[in-house]
Amino acid sequence: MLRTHTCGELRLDDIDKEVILAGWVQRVRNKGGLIWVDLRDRYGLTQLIFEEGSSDESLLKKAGALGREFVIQAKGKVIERTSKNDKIPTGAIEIKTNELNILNAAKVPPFIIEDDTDGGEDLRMKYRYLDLRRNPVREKLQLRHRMMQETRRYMDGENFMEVETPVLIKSTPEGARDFVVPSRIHPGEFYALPQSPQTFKQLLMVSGFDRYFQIVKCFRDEDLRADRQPEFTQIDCEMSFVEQEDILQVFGGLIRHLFTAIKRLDLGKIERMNYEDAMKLYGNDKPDIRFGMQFVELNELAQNKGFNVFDAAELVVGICAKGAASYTRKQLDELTNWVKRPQIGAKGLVYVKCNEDGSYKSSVDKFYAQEDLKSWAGKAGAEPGDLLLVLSGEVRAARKQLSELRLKLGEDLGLRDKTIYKPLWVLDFPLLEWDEETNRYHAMHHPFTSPKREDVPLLETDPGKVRANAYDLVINGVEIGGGSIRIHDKSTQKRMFEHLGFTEEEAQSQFGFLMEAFEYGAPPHGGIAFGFDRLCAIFGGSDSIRDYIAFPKNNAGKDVMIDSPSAISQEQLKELSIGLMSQKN
RNA sequence: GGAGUGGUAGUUCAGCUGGUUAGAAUGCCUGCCUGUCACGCAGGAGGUCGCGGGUUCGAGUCCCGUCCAUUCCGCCA
Repeated sequence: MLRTHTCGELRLDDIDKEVILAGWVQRVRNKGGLIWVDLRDRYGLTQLIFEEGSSDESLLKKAGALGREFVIQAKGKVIERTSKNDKIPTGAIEIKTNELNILNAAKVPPFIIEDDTDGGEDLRMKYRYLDLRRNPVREKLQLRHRMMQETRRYMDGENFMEVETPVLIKSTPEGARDFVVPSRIHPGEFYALPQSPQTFKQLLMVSGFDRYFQIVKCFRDEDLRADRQPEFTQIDCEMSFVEQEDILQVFGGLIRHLFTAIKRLDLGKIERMNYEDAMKLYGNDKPDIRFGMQFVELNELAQNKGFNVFDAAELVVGICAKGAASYTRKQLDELTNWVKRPQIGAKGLVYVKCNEDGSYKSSVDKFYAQEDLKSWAGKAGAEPGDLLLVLSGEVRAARKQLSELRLKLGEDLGLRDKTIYKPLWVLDFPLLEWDEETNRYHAMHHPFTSPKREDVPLLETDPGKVRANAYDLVINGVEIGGGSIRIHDKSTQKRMFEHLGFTEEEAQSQFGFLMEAFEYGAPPHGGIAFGFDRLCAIFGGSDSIRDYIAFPKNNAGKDVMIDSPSAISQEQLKELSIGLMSQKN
């Protein structure tokens, strides 16, 4: 037997037991006649002791020669410590070791395997298997494991069936870029990896499975971010005979269950907001509602007073930062420079300080009287001590810029508390979005989303105004999931493809199988998919999803540990009938 | 595709306006140490300053290019 106990379980109750432990050497503390070895495994840390006089000479020498991360086995007796360590659960005992076996020696690791490592991101990724030995990283993956189990528990309890769908499927031009896999048997033809199991789960509804879910890998060949990986995991769900309200209930329930089970937190009722309000009040379709700072539109109050910038603007919009009137000129200049950065793209920033004495100090006070500024403050609900920040421009741009500023101020003012969770359903998304580049509409969610019944006539007259039966779940400003009630009849689906600029042939060749399926008794259905990695990161209080993935890709989509992607041999290329346009130089 | 930031010891970083032999901490090695647990003390080894070019009497430092990492914009139905 290699071990009788783990390194995390022995306590005072186990005194005098003869035990065998195995694990990694965390650290050797050699005090001369007394040597301690911290032995670590996934479950914890247990101290081994070797003592001059009572331990065998050769054993003492062997213990002293141990290095970091050696894999060892130690046999001995559990004894009570003379001086206890109350920082660790096993701190009251130690193992008086009488036999020590080195199961595998180890090179000195390139960074320290401790909670606060000295290793940089790059190095940790290259030696990810060592990084995973560290508590904080392992705990994040344990959290992921528990989230996965709880998700399955809830879904199973709600009568959902987990069904696996294929990974080698077909490329379609809508949406993100596909990852593509060449077919050997069919030269010149390619599989695509799924961006989501969308059509398959709809077909499962046609098959009568009624309630389906799958925790599934999806793939998108787009540039990466801290919260975006080329392969990521979704909780993919679909239900039959449902309306939007049913979906919100069932999956609001899933989120509440996860918060209760994992964080012992009762979320209560999940708030709802329609897309239009989200854009108007927060400039964003995934508002962080942990703090207020809602937008106030100031066109009526601010225009036609002689300030050309505002007069020419489609929208003059501001926010009120509570207690920020004390910002110095320097801080305000910094904020101005911040919104003028190319990533934000604002032309400038107007501020109004609401002074404690009731007066107003503004960057534009040569255009506006105190009365004007007072009316702005009044509309924004600003009180003495508050700071008004105002942007202007085209509606979309100004809202987007102010949204970024709002989030930054929320951060700066400490309003984005990571221990508070404010989920929000965002409802009534537009069905279609005008795409300047291709000069046509494209589906905001995806082409299988159904329009709201009352808006259907608008499809012919003003397609951009049509609202969809689509919904997103947002937590603390992070989009966690989204879905829709689908189209389930062939004629509507066909018309949708027309509106999206598909020719009949394109629609038929890409999605003919789905439309045909709709002719054989497709039930009304709808669903949702959650970004599982993001959900884990939210629960763990991180902005980055990388540490919630065992072996993530770096910013350039590479796995630096296994060095992928990488070139393949001429033989492989030939077998796949692939010629490269240019060799790597 | 674009912008910002960074690249100096195994590792994390400092290195001013260009000027002597490039430093600190930690890790590593050696020795001492019987209650440590971030052990302590003494000593030691360890560097092509990412790479290429340029300016200069002289470049870690300035300039150009390039590579890598990272964050963001575009992109992500």
